[in-house]
Amino acid sequence: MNIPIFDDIFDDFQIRPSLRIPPLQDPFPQLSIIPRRPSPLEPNARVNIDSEANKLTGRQRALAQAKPLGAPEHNELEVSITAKPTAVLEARGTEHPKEQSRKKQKLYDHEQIADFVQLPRPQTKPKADKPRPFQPISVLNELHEPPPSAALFPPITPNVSQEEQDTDHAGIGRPPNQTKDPVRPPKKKKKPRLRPTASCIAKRVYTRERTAWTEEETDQLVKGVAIYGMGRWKSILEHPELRFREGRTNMDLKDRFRVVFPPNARHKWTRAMPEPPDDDQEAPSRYKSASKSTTKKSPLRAPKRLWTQQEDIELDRGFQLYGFQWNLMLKDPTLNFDQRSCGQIRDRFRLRFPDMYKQPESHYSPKEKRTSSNKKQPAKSSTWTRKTVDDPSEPANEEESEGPRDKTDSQMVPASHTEEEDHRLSNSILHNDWDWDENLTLAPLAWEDMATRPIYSFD
DNA sequence: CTTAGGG
DNA sequence: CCCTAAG
Repeated sequence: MNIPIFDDIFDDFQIRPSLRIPPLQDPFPQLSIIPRRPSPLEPNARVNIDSEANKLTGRQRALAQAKPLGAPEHNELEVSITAKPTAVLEARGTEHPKEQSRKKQKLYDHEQIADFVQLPRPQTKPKADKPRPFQPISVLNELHEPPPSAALFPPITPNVSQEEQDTDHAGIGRPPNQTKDPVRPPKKKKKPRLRPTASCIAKRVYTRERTAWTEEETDQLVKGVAIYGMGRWKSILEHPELRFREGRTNMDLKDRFRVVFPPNARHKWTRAMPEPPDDDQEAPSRYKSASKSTTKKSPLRAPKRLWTQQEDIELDRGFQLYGFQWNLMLKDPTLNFDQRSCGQIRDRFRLRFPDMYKQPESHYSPKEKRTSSNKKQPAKSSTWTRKTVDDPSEPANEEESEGPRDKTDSQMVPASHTEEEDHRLSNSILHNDWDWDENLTLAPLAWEDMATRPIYSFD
């Protein structure tokens, strides 16, 4: 540690020659310490430097001496800017309080007296990495003045053509069987629009125009949920036979579904019998209307996904593999139960085979082949023979395992899951033509019931 | 790019 | 309807 180093440093910092006193200690460990100096506004700003001197390092002492107290006219440290510089401002001519901080900074930058140590200014963060699309202009409108950025906005007229409102009111203008709609706008923010009312008292400025969900469009959404299940909003939106309003996004579907079926009230989605149609009565809206304030509590329809025939086949296969351990079926990726829950699987099974729950001691030995009465025969009909009940020890999961695990007939062949089958099923949902096997698929939950009358409602 | 969740 | 973290 040789002295010339400090000389160089002082040269770099343009220290006055009189201050070129090599400190007794390495100053750099103290660089982060801001020398404590009394505020210039304090009544007795003068401090006894000598008494303080002992505690100061060389550099700190230099700072204290070089800068007369109460005269913060140097561009010294960033902290001096944040501190209230009233005294200084008054000395220079009063500025408007709002301008203080900015003005002051400017003054110091301009003066650049800088016969003193200039510490590097702390880097200011970029702060806002992405500017918001619009500034909060609402508060500026009280005086009926256009916002500063008014020219950036489109005119304040309603920009929805009447034709657009009438003909395609539910967005059903797209011809069916159109593969992968090419008409969907590529970007949602290509043309920002304002609501007509947004000009005066805008609580919030939307970049898109709000379009109310009609019941018809909501119908499409519910159908989509019946096909894909909740959460696959993009798939629902792009389904070739489900039509939504122009500009509708998958997030809109998600939001709409959340409105119609509040997730925190799932337990209220109770089964309800269809109401007798009132004559001359306009059909009461089944969904919560976003546009009308006439929010009569309207019955909800089941958003639950129907059990498809294919799912029942998988359930059969899952039972062969895991018995009553529904959670294991759920985890088995080959069974494609990822959209289901343990309880749903169990309920479905119990619903299809109530006998197994009636005589738990005898378990089951359904020798009888379940035959389809009218429609299609399932790919695999189940014939079970109870082999052993040996291991009652591991009920793999709480209440889910309601019975002992059973081994199954080894000759049963798992059904394969094909896209064809899926397509056929979704088609039947769309066309209210549920080709259900009454032995395999729960009849009361056929799509026709779901589509035409409410079966779930709030109490 | 898509979804879930909060606002 | 908007925004964003999360994957």
